[in-house]
Amino acid sequence: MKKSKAETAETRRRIILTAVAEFRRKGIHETSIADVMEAAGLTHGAFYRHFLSKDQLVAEACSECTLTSVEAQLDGTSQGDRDRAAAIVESYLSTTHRDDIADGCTFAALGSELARACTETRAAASARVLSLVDAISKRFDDMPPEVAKARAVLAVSAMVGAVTMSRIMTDPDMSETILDDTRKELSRLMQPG
Amino acid sequence: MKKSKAETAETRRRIILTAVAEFRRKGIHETSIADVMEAAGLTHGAFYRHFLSKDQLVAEACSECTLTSVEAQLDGTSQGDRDRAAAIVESYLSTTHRDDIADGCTFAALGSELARACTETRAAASARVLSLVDAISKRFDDMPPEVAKARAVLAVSAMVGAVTMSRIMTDPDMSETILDDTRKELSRLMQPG
DNA sequence: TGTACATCAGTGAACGCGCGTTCACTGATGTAC
DNA sequence: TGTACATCAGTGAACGCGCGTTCACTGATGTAC
Repeated sequence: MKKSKAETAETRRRIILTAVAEFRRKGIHETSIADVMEAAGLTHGAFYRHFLSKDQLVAEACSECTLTSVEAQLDGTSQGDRDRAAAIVESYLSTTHRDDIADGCTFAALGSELARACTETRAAASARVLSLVDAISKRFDDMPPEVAKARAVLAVSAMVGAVTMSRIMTDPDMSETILDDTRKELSRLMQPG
Repeated sequence: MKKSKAETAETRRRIILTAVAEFRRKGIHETSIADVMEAAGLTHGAFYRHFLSKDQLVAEACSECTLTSVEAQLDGTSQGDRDRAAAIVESYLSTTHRDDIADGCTFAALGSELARACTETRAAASARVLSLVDAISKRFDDMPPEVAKARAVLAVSAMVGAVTMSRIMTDPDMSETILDDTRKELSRLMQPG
């Protein structure tokens, strides 16, 4: 069953991508290696041909796997692209994003678990928080950079908190209200400049 | 070793209080029954004299145990007590709260795990999100109720998201910046009325 | 009030199960000649 | 180009460990007389 180098790398990549999705859906600790491997179309034994341990997979999954349906929007966001930044906020606070936890934002899906992760994982996550803040702060390019950044931090905090809480709510109306109210208020904040 | 009814109830209560703190510190899944019982000064065997299962403890712990260092501030908040609402925001976004995860806000400590919890647990958590929103909305008692509520939802979302992310950051400065920026922006929002 | 028995919170050993991890084996592909 | 061997991704059984849960037992307190 020897595979070419390309095939092996592809399989490794598939395991990582599958793992992030499974982690987001069920939580890091609640997802077993067998779960990940099965979802990737393999048996658990092959895992250790690609990784030294589950810890290594967790770190790599949370670090490397950057693009999600939401974060993909960051692609091509150019300096001063204000509408783009506003669009990120809109789509982040949608019911589509709320309901698509496997492909959504890692901070909303795993926030409280990431806070307890190893330094390596948290460092990678930190960098991505900043890149999200940077993307949003372009909405406020007519303000002093410090003000623009502070406002972007508020927006990102609110986005992550709102989606997390909207997923906790048992009442569908309440869940949607949290998204709607947060979106409405952030839009207002992003409107005048 | 027969205990009086009062003693038994007290022990049960102690187990619940200990459990929430341990859950917040280490995560629900990462905390074993033996961990909780040891922290409560008992051996694991006694657990089933008080609860039917770990699931029951989780549900009760996330439901019943309401007061924390932050949430205790909600006590005595009277209608229209605007300074009180502002004080909640201030103290929620402090480094003290960030660093005291065991006694802090359950949403910030367990947000993404609560999103995957059973309906019973999520329903209890939902109610408490609303009570926090209500408390904050009193800051905006000079506005139409709908506007006040929307603004409070933004504030609560931002608070929960900011503390969660500040705990992920590996760089102490970045961690504090997230709290500071969010606090600054929310204060500004709460200032003019 | 005093005595005998029942109760049941707490103990610690034991159980089955699932998990992370290891390993002997397979067999298709890469490599050396 | 063809042949023989080496490699190593993948398989599935097996391992030890920790966890949730059970249980026989203890002994201090509650209860009945």
